[in-house]
Amino acid sequence: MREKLEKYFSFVFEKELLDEIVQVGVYKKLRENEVLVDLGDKMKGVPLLLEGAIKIVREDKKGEEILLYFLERGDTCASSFASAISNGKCGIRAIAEKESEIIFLPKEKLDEWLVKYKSWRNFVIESYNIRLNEMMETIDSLAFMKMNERLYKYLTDKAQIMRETSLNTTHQDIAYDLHTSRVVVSRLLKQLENEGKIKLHRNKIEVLEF
Amino acid sequence: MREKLEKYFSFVFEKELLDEIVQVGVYKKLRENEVLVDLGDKMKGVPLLLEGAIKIVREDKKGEEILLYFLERGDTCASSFASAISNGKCGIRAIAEKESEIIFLPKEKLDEWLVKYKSWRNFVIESYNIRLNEMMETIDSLAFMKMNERLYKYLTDKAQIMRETSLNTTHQDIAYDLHTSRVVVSRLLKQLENEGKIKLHRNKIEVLEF
DNA sequence: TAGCTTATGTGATATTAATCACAAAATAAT
DNA sequence: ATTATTTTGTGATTAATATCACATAAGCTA
Repeated sequence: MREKLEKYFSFVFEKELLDEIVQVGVYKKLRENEVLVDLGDKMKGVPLLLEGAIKIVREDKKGEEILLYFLERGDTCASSFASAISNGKCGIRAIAEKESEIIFLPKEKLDEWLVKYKSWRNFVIESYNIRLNEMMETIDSLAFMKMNERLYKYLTDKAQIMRETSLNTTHQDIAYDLHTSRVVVSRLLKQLENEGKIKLHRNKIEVLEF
Repeated sequence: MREKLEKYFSFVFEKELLDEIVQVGVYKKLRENEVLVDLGDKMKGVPLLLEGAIKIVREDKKGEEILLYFLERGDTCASSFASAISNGKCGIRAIAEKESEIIFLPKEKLDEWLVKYKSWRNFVIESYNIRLNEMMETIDSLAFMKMNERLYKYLTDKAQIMRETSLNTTHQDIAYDLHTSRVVVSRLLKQLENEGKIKLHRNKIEVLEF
């Protein structure tokens, strides 16, 4: 744990803070598709992502979904931070897109560290900032882009996050993430294939251009 | 200034912090439609909103706009907080929807206060939290609602924020905020009027139901 | 009051996306 | 190998929204 923690966080956190994290943090391995946070959960801490990729999804009353953004190593979940500190509920769902490793930080420490460590304050503010910007990007996509553009952005973003140009996914899964229908996704994917940007297989999509 | 500050913030901030704010904060009055923050600005501090209403808008490269959310008294702009602390650029535009009063807090103090005052830490985290939730609401609207619902939500939200059931606005202005066309807004407004939810006048819309 | 400017109303048409209905192919299960 | 299940492909239809092209109305200005 210490090893991986240092790999991604030694330039972010002070040595004393790293020590504390090793002491109180709880290491956890997530298997693919494991739900880390669910709608309405009250968080008892925040996760630091050491390895892997986590998908953050919003769901409305009718059970309709939309992807908000992905987390990758070095990230944390700003939404659960707020939920943990204020004892409020979390408005999102977090699902491991692939096998991932996290360190769970107990909420008792979160405020204490804000006082003690400048690096922690920076990290928290920076995390919120990144998340706000991701949300804005999502809003940009929804407001300004058409479905074919959103789809292509989704595929390239996901390839980046997964560090893999070959994505194992179905058209239906994509439709859930983009909140549209499978038929629409299939047709637009075929279009992208004709434009030479991707290559389609069953349960698999290769992203050719970036 | 002290008076208004105490009115909305005495239950939020510790007395010592209120004292400091009075000392270093810069009071400013904004006239209607004044631009407080513009795209790409580097913030030298953060505004506390004492009175009025401020519209936060996102703009893409092509100059197309969409409303993100409104700020009301007691709020602060989380986006400029991050920008101020990290010396980064602000991705939004903030415009006074009506005459407003703010206190501008210099960025030098922001981090210092995180260490000194628990109430400040709470306020900052809480502000980020509120803003993340507003962004999620915006995403919900864009992803899950049709234009007529978005329009009605816009009108009722705005009436709330402005503390006024009678809104002085044109169809074109609304179209900009919702990122659609004036024609569409006019037609849907007429529909809402027929449903008895609003009453239309030139340059004015009365919201009848909430 | 006549002319100008801004705001609103409305038909016609085009585009995008949603929905239905079913066929065909690939894979998994028995 | 046969059957069942999952995934993908595709035509037809409908609904929502965007766009164009004017008409009308309301308020301002000279």
